[in-house]
Amino acid sequence: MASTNNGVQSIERAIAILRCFTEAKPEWRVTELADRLHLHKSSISRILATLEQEGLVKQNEETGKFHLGVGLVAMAGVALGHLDARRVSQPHLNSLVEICQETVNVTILDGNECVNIERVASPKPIRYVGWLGRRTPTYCTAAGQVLLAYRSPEERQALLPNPLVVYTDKTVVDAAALNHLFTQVRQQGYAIVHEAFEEGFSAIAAPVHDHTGQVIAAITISGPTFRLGPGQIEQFVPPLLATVARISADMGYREA
Amino acid sequence: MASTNNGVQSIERAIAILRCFTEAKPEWRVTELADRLHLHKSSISRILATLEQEGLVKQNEETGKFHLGVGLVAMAGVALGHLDARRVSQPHLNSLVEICQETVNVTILDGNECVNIERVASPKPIRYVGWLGRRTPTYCTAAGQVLLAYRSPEERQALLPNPLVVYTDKTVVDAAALNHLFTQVRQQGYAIVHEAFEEGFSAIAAPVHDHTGQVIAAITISGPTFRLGPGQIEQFVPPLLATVARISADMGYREA
DNA sequence: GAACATTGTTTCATAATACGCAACAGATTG
DNA sequence: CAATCTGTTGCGTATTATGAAACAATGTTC
Repeated sequence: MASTNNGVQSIERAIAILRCFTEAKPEWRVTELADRLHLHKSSISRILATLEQEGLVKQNEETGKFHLGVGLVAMAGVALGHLDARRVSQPHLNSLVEICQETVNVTILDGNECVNIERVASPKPIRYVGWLGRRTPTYCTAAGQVLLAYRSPEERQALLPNPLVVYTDKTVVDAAALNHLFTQVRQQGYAIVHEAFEEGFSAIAAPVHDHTGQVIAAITISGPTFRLGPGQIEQFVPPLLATVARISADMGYREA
Repeated sequence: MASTNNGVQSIERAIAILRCFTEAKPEWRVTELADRLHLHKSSISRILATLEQEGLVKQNEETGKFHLGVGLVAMAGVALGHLDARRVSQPHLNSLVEICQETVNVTILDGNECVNIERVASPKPIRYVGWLGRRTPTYCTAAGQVLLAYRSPEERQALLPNPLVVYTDKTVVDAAALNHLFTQVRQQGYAIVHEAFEEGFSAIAAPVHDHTGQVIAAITISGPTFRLGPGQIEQFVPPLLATVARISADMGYREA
C-alpha cells in the first residue's frame, strides 16, 4: 500500500478501509480487509477500533464482521446540504414523480463517476437501484451520458475509464458509437438508456445548467424496462425537459 | 486534544475535523479549525489535504474555505443500505405522505442523539428541517421521546444529556414532567411535540418494533405548527399508527 | 500605495506515534 | 480433540506525523 501522494498515511489507510464497504460487499472481517489492502491485521484491527469508537463503522458482535456506521450518515447530511444542485432541485421533484410515477434522481459527477445526491422514490413497488450515494459509471448510464455530453472532447476523454467495462450486451464501448450518442444527447436535450448498465432497467435523463451555462447535474427518471421500454419512456420527455428547464432557471441559467 | 482512548490519533484528528462541519457552520478555514481543535495549522492543512485528495472535503478555491465533499455521500449510501429499519420502512412511507401531505422521517438512536435515516418530503412548500443525516436531541423531539419512552429508566437516564438544554420556551427539562411525558407516550403509542425544539415546528412520532419487541426506530410526521398545531395534528394518529404497525409486522414484530 | 495582518502551504528536524511481530483467548472446522 | 481461524493486545522501534519556521499570496488598514 505505497502512497504516491504526500498525504497522512494512517488517514489514507482509514479511508481505504471505509472504501472497501460497498453495496456488493457491505460487511468485512479484519483478515479480509488485511488481505485486500495488504496491511497487517493488527493495523486493520486498530484502525477499525478507532473508526468504531467514532461511529463510522460498527462491528456485529455475533459474527465479528464490520459494516459502515450511522456516523457517516450524519456527516453526509451536511455534505448534501451544501450541494446547490440538490437544494434547488428538491422543490421540483415531487411533481415530476407525480407525473411519471417512477423514481427520480439528481446525479452529479464526482471524479469520473456519477453519484446520486437525491432520490424521490416511485410509489410503485420495484427493486430499488438508484439509491442515494450510489456511484455508477458515466458512459453507460443516462445521467452519465448527459453529464459527459456537454463537456469538451478532451474533458470527455479524460473522464472515460480505460478500458471501458462491458456490463450487459447493450453496453456501448465503441468510441465512434459513443460520440454519436453524445451528439444525439446534445441535439435532443436528453439521453435514453435501456439496459446498458443493468439488465431490466431503463432511464431517461436531462441536464441542469447553472448560471454560467455549465451542466452541473442530471435529472433522471428510471425504472424497470418492462414499464419504461422503447416506445414507453418517450412519454416522459416533455415533463422531464420542463422540470430541468425550471430547475436550471432557478439556478440562474439563461438560455442563449 | 488529548485522546483518552487508545485510538489512532491522526485518524481521530481527521474525524474531529470532519465533525466540525455542521449545518450551522458548513465551511471552515484552516486557521479556524486549528483554533477550534487546538492543533497547529500545519497539521490541519495536511490532514485536510489528505481528506481532499480522497474526496471527503473540498476547498473553495476562491475563498480558501473547506466544506465536506461528495465522497462522504457515497459511503453514507452504503451505510444507509445496511439499516434494516430504513429498508423495511421505505415501501410504506409514500402512502403515509399521500395521506398526510407532510414530510415523513425514519429516525433512529445513535449514541444519545437521534439521526434521520430516511425522509420523504412533503409536496407542500416549506422550509425543510428533517433532512437526511440530521442529528437532533432526544428529549425535546417527537421521535426522540418515542425512542426513549420504551427504554428502562436506567437506560433513559444514561441517554439524557446533563444538563438538558432549553431550546424554546416550550422545552420541557423537568425530570418529573419528562417522565410523565414518557409514560404518556407508552400509553398512547405516540408522541406529539409542538415547538419544544424549534419554534414554529410540530411533529408526531410512533415506534417501530423489531422481532424481539425492541423499539428500533420512530416514524415521524412533521411540519409547520400553523398546519400541524394542537387540534390538527391528531388527525394523523390513525394513519401513523397503522403505518408503524405494518412496518413493525414486516420487521417480524408480534404484538403480545 | 506601503505597511501590516492573515491565510494556507511547504520544508525540516525530531519526537511521538503507528507499525508489524508475537502472543493470546475464543470460536470454528474436520 | 487438534488444527485452524479470528480479532485483540502488548511491546520495542523504526517510521511517520508533528510543530515550528519560512514562504508566497491575498486581504486590510491608514
